Amino acid sequence: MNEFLQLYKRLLSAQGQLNWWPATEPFEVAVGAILTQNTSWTGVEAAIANLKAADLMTPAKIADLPIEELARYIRPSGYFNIKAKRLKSLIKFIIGDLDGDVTNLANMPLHHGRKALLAVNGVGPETADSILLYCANLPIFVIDAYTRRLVGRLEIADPTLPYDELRILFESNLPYMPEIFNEFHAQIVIHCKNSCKKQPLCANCPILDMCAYGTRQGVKQ
DNA sequence: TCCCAGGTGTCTC
DNA sequence: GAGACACATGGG
Repeated sequence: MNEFLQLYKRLLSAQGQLNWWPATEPFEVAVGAILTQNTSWTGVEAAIANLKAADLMTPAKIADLPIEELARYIRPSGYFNIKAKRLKSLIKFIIGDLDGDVTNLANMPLHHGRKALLAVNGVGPETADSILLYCANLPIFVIDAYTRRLVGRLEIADPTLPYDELRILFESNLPYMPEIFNEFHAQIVIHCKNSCKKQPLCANCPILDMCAYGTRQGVKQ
């Protein structure tokens, strides 16, 4: 078994099946993908709650909202002015190219949908891949700061690799299934939030023996 | 009070 | 093409 698959199985065993993205509807996932850029999820939750409380969580309603007003709703997520512009760009794409339904990405070839998403202002590779995987259930692995941090700790890959090189490394070492990519990314995020911040690692870390840092630097009791 | 967090676009060289 | 920088709030 390769180290990627081993890591996945160990995290899954330790944390259980997560069936995760911290949002319910596909459109909400897409909004969250923009709002979470370089921001912790707690602020994003507050911003999404503001939009839902105002009954604005639809493409058409946000499209009709003045950008200054949208920025006020999403203020807790940080970078609210730039993210308001990016949300508007994404929603213009969803309405214009996807008939208002982000899940229609699943009806086009993956490379075509990804290219179209990357052409949207404010959508980079991580945001595009989050939308493709979590909204459209397409087989693409999401590389984020947590993923880079973890592969660096475990020394199973160079965390400074370009985005697509690291993504392809994960995809080629796992069963090519969106369900696996989805669950593995979720496992990484939850693990890093809960224990991966600790340096040195805590003694009850479920992947301690895989971690070169832990074996070299000692373990925090 | 300071540091950090699930990126991306723009500008400069 | 690579690196520096701006964008901003909230929690620890």
